[in-house]
Amino acid sequence: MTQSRTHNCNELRIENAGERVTLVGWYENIRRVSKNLGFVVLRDFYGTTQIVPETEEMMEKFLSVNCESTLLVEGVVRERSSKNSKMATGDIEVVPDRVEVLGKCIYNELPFEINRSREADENTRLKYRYLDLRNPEVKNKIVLRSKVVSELRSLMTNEGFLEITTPILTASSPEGARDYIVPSRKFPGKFYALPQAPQQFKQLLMTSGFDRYFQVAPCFRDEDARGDRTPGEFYQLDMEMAFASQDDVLGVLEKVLVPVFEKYGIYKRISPAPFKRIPFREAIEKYGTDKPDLRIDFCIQDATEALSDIGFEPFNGQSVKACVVTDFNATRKQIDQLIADVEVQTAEKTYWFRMDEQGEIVGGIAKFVQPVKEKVVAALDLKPGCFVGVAAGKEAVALKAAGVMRSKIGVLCPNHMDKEQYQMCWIVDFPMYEMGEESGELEFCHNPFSMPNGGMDILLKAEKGEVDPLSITAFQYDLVINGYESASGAVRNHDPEIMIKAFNLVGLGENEVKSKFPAMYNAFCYGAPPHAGAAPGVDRMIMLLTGEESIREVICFPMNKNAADVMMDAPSTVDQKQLDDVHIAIAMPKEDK
RNA sequence: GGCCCAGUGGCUCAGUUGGUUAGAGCGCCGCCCUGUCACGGCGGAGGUCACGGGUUCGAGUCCCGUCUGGGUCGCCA
Repeated sequence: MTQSRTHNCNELRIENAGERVTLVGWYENIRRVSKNLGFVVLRDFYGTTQIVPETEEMMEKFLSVNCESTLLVEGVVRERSSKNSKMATGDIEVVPDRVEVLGKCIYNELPFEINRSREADENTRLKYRYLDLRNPEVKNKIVLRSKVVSELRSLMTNEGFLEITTPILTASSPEGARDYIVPSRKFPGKFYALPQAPQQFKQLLMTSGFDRYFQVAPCFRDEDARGDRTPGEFYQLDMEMAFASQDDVLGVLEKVLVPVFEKYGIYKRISPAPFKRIPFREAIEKYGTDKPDLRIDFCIQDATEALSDIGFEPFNGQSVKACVVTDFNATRKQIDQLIADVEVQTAEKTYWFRMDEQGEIVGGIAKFVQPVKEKVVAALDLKPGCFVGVAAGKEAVALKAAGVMRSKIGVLCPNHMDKEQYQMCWIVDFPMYEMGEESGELEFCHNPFSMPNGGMDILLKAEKGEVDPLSITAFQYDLVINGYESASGAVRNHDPEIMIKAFNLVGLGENEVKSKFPAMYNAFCYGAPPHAGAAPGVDRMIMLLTGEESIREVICFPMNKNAADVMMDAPSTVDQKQLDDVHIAIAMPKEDK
């Protein structure tokens, strides 16, 4: 490159007419009008500018280069005779007198057209992600991500938090997700693990006396992907506060997240802080899930008394849960689709009936409901035009199916779901223990290191049989935004004695605590502050802010669903020498590779 | 790992109960066009219908298997 640009491609305006300028960028396209007139679009990070070759020589120069090559164009700015109001630089054009090819695109056909890359096959996009990212629509999500992360850092810093990085190569943790492991060269047969979260390190920082910590932390979990969950790695805004209560943590996060959603969200309406707090059990009863979408304006109703004994076999003796939808106007086809979708997602059959405009019970299981119409109408407060979706089974099963149905009805009925807003809530009071489905014995429900509500007292009572351990709740909380789990946190159990007692209830003892989390247990024996924290997911936050439904759209270089990087070809085989260095022998037969 | 859906020129897709030479738009190549901006017009090239097997006089279409991708359940303290 013999000279630098004088302006970027989004900079020139009518005031610049007459100036001599140098632009650089990608040769997006040419519209040929004659042998000696054409319109070239030059694109850089900032925008596009029209270049107008007006001589046969200049036209040939452009036509001899493939589109998507990078060019340097030197010329004079001129007011356009026909302006384009849709373009920031639409009042002007540049008449070139010198063109230099900076980087040749040797192909005259690309794997996909840049400006339509979002329509292309996803694996092809990921393989050529560097081309996909040339598309402004794609690139802008990454730009927004950068701005949001920068804003989060600044807001957290303003709240007195220090950003501290913690190790990436660490020890495997015995519970939780599957670890990514890294073989050790110096310790044959031993492995590092990539952290699933900086959980233990941040708690150790609290024990060291750091008062407020945060980190935009990479987290690694070897679990299968979902639409809202990348395989392999993701980022959290990890934070922890010493001498803090649940209220302190929720307060800080509300203070940090609301301005970010206000500034960067595609929806302008945001539920104001403080966000609604819903106890876990109430969420399950009313929404059938611990991540309810509060944009949907109705809750699940219990219809067990009204419907369980009407002689419809699937309801007999079961819990029956209903979604009652007023002013329902979806078609029969859409209802069938709804029932089918719920079955795909829950493996449960669900049922339905309607009260038509004349007040008659019709459709679906109407003939079973008809005889007890008055009772049902009273129990569910039915009105003409109502749709009733029904799920039955054991309490938990019926609630889950009704919850899935509720969220699908939201998508189906715009009159019951105003999508263009952010509805935040905290789910609080998660149960400390649950009955293991396979073991039939008491197990930790989530994080064994959360502080039980009631502390040592309640654990002692549970031990004596005075309190049902299943009724003990933990100071544990999730932030849910529009039905997405967006953050998760807890007041930690910082007291070794309470920790051991909590383990005792599930038949474990001091040795298990010590062996599973040695550093943390030892540290807490030297005087730990009560502390609490949380970790909002950064990727999901960007998804919500941009309105994207695929998390891969907000990650610069995502892996595909199978945790493969098709661009870098990872995972890949390594040299025998590398394997020897780390004392690894591959047992896999060659034909299985 | 289970279940559901899909795979047809470079890209996006159509292709009827199995029946001529598998089509369209975009892109690409050539020619024409002095104000385009999703430029326009004319012409052209480009296909192992994912792969393997089967049924049939005949398969893009039906059946079985495999692979790849997407969704979902399991999983994600």
